[in-house]
Amino acid sequence: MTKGAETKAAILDAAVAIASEVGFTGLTIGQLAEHTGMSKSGLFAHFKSKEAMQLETLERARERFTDLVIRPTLAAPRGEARVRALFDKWLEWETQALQGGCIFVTAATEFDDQPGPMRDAVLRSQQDWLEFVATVAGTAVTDGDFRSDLDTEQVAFTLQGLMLGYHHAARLMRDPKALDHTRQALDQLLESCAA
Amino acid sequence: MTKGAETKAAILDAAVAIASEVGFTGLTIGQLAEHTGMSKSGLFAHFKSKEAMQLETLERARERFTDLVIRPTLAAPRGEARVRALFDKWLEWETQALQGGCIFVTAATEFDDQPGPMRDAVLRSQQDWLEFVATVAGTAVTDGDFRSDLDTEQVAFTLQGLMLGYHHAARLMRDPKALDHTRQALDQLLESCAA
DNA sequence: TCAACAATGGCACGACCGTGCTTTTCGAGC
DNA sequence: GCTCGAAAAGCACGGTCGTGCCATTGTTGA
Repeated sequence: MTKGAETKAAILDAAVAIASEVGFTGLTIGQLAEHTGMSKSGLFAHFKSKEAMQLETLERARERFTDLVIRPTLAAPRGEARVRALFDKWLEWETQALQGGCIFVTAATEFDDQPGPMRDAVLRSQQDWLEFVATVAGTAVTDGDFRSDLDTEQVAFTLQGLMLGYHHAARLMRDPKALDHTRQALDQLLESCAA
Repeated sequence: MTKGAETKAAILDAAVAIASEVGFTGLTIGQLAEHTGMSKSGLFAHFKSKEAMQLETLERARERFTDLVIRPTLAAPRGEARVRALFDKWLEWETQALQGGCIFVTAATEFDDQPGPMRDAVLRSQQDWLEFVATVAGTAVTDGDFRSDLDTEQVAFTLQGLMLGYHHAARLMRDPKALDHTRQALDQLLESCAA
């Protein structure tokens, strides 16, 4: 990796961390420069615009998400075990990977009413994610853990709701019971899916 | 109502509408002035600071939420019917009251990592809301619609997850099936609560 | 080792931000 | 109808934003 690419990677890692706390709009070039010990113009030269920087930051977050959630999930045995692994890995991602919790939750509410390339990119990432969740639930159907008439899209939707609920309860409300409530809801959901 | 109070009310209504789309930080004094046809300083004179303006905007949103959701819910017959009314009224609030959807969802993710008076106020409003949801579920327990050993706090948590899920699916993803998925998940939840 | 080029910093710009101070306009009670 | 206080506007400020241009430093391949 050339020097420039190395610096850029470091910038993007910092950008992902900051954006998870203050959002992609709150992520300012000046603050990012200060945080990485660079000059504003030196940093800016790596991107042609702030929007490009935001898009690359989102892409970097997707890479990390793939490494920390997608891959480990696929490594788990197919079926209900894999669904549980998916949820566990997401919880680790939410609680440990970034200071501000899942960056996609932040991005989703930030851009849901703001047309443009960022909204499009966030939307794509969430579509991919929901499809992935449904597919994983599908392995549990195929393997006989879940009912054969199960609507995996519906399951993915409900799981997504649980994750959003956890983010809300843990992040904003700092509810110590957030994890318990989430796990109980998950158990109930999986039970209702069982063959 | 004196002239000043009238103007201020109009300002706050506009502020609520704008903040639901661009958030409370994105809500800028200049844009709000332009939107209401006032001068920046003339508008600013109604508040001592931007933070105070944000707090009053949030308070105005709470009032409207009380009128559009809380009161109608309490007007419904106790029990499961009231739980369903609560959810229906919230859905109306989410889809019709404001251009950008439920403003509290926006506020929650915006301030969950930003200590200060706004975070405190958003937190309080969400605590009140969750308590209210749990209490409404409690009427269904008392009236015998729901199991007597039901954990109403858990039910409130799950309902909150459904609402967040709907916001996500409808706002960001513009998923035409969002409503169907939500209603189905709600039915399933209520069924599991039934006595 | 040195030249070519990539990477970074310095500096300045126009725009908009939140916020004061001063002046003008307006509306309500005598 | 006048007066006086409230409401709104005018204007200016320091600061930060994103973004360009140009100089300087650092890296790398011949």
